[in-house]
Amino acid sequence: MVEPSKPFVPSTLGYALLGLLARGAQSGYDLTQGLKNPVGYFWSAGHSQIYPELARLEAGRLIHHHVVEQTERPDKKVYALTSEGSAALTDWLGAPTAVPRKRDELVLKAYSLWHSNPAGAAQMMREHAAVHAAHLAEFETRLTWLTDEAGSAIWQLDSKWFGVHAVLRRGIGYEREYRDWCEWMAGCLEGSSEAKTGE
Amino acid sequence: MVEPSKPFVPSTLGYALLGLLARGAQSGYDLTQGLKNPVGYFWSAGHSQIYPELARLEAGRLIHHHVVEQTERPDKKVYALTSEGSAALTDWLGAPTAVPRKRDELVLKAYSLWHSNPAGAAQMMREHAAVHAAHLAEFETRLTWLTDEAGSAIWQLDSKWFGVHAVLRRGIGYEREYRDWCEWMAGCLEGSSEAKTGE
DNA sequence: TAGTGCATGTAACGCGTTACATGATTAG
DNA sequence: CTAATCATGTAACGCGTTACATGCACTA
Repeated sequence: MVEPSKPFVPSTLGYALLGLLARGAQSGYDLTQGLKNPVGYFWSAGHSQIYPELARLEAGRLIHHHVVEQTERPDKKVYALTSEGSAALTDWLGAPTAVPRKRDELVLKAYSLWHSNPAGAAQMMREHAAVHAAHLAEFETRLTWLTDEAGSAIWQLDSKWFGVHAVLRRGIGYEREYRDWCEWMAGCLEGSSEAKTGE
Repeated sequence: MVEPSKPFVPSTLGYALLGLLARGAQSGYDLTQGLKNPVGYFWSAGHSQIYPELARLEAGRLIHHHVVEQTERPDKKVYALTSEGSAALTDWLGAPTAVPRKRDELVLKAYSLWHSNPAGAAQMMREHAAVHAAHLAEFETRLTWLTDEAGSAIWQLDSKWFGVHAVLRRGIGYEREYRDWCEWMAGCLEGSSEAKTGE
């Protein structure tokens, strides 16, 4: 038997790209855009990370590309999954998933807010509440669009729209909770700045 | 040669350490433990990252240390904030905070789940739901402890307990939402009819 | 005698961000 | 005339994780 010469395990970004390519052949530029909305909200990357990763995936034979020549646009490389790539994606989906470590500077600041003045902190919390409220509104709008476009397909597990649906749901829940926490914090902080008149 | 002395801006981890030291002088080992519960749930680091960062903070004169000799334990360096360190912490608290980018492999997998078999995925979602339910229970227990110990101080903004309270609240909301999403996903994947009633 | 806790460091490696680089076309 | 969009790359740098390294005291 042949020794397992090179296992080549893609990075998580690699699997993200495979997941996007499973929905249709795309160029590196398309993938860069795709990793913004809405999946990219839970796994993003810049083009400088994507192009080298595509090269590695191709070297590992999980994807392949062909050049599409364009006249009024630069030529582009359109990538597609190979059968190995499709299998690798399925394997990854079935493998155990690590619980992500969170890194949130705002919560870190909240831990030390007693060391600062409440008035400015309250304003910061209001601002962040607004940001998350905006994200929430965007996701809800997208979910409405999705429902209009895909209809009952968003509930069909073998439809690619189900994935979008799942991500949007997660985004909506996440943003709603974050917004509520920010507003709760702001309320706490403003309650005290009323008491303290001279700041 | 005499450039107007580099300002030395600490990393976010540096500020996390300053925030911990603002609550009392501690050794690097203590800080390593402190960055686990409960603040560390939103900003963690290993000791291999902490010791060099402490050295940098000290070089920047934001902290200083003195050696405490111990007989039945190894000697230790106990670090404390300087006045510059305290000021740097306050400045950081008042400065704008970036909205964190999320990286969540489970949500990424959800996006591609249509490419896999639902049965295994449902089990994975149940497992993650259990993990987040356990985190939730732990945070709720800690909040109960905190209420018993600190009493009304958890509501006083100038008390360091308020920071713990704030972080625990965020943790509770986050874990509850994540658990609910996992269970909703599992319900969808298992094909139960009650899953479709949500929203 | 093996493992855990205390206590402090260094080194290697990979991932992610920012910046550097180029260059055509189209819209305001 | 300026900016944005399309399109693809490389390079530098910092942060975070894992592993390497040491050593004593107490417990199972």
